[in-house]
Amino acid sequence: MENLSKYKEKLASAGLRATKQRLMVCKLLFGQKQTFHFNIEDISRLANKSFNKKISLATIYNTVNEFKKKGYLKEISLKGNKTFYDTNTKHHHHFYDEDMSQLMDIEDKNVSINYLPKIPNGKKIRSVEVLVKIEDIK
Amino acid sequence: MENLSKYKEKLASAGLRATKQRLMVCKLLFGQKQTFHFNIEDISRLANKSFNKKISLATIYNTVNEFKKKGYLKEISLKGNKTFYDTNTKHHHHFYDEDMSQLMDIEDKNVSINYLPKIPNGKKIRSVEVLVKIEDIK
DNA sequence: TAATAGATTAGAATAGTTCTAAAGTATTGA
DNA sequence: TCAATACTTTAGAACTATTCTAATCTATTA
Ligand SMILES: [Mn+2]
Ligand SMILES: [Mn+2]
Ligand SMILES: [Zn+2]
Ligand SMILES: [Zn+2]
Repeated sequence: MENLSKYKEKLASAGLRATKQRLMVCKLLFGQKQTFHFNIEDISRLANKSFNKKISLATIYNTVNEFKKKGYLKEISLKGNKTFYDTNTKHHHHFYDEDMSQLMDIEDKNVSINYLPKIPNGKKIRSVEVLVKIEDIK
Repeated sequence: MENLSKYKEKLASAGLRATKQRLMVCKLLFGQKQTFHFNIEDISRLANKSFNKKISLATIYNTVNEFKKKGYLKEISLKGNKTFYDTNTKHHHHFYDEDMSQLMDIEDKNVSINYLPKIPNGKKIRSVEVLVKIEDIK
């Protein structure tokens, strides 16, 4: 696993020691070819499946939260009571198929907004997120 | 309270009997001059404050969920673990001040989207929601 | 190796939501 | 009218997601 040093760097920069469990979490989060959307339970299940190893939920929550603070992960604005995360940290948008509970990325460059209302006084825009809800045709 | 019959109709159309508690919830939700954003706890607190009456959380959850199904309320796609609702059921968008945890409506007509990517096969758009995150200047 | 610092983890605590069964209300039919 | 019965509502219990805590485990240092 030649990405190990990458992960160690990432952990160090988030102020976290590179422990076995955290390196596993890193591999699951950042070792995939594609970015993806997940919740905490997904990572727990993936750890069991991929490494035959149970990582305590506390460790997953802690690690994910620290990575979120650092900007290595983003939380997704979504309905429902479970928190969803995104390993795609580039600014982008989403298709959301509510029936399938399925999220798909839309690249920022594939959306263009003509105009927005004036921003409240003393405030400026941090980001503009578009959520396109889709459903089966008829 | 001359809106009582309005509320009774609303409840009936959602398949709910008009009980004291539900009429209170209706008054809190639909008896305001302006639409607003809320969570379940807000309604519970408002009931205490406005009517000096405790309404069981179950009743509030049930009523709100039925109204949501009926389209009399909308759930808001937002980060965080509390569910937020909107009494504004017209299609619209939001400013969100993350620091203040403050939502503000943007009328649909004040947003214009130039283009979107092609929709996945067999799907069509149900809605397009824009969330503009704002922050203090500087 | 012993002392210390730091990390992990299980389980407790908390918070949000859903479920359930006792209590309440409506309907039926004598 | 008024039991008997069926259906509905509600309070609180149960459950689930998340965070907190403190005991245990591991790594580092000297
Ligand atoms: Mn949410
Ligand atoms: Mn629009
Ligand atoms: Zn995404
Ligand atoms: Zn709104």
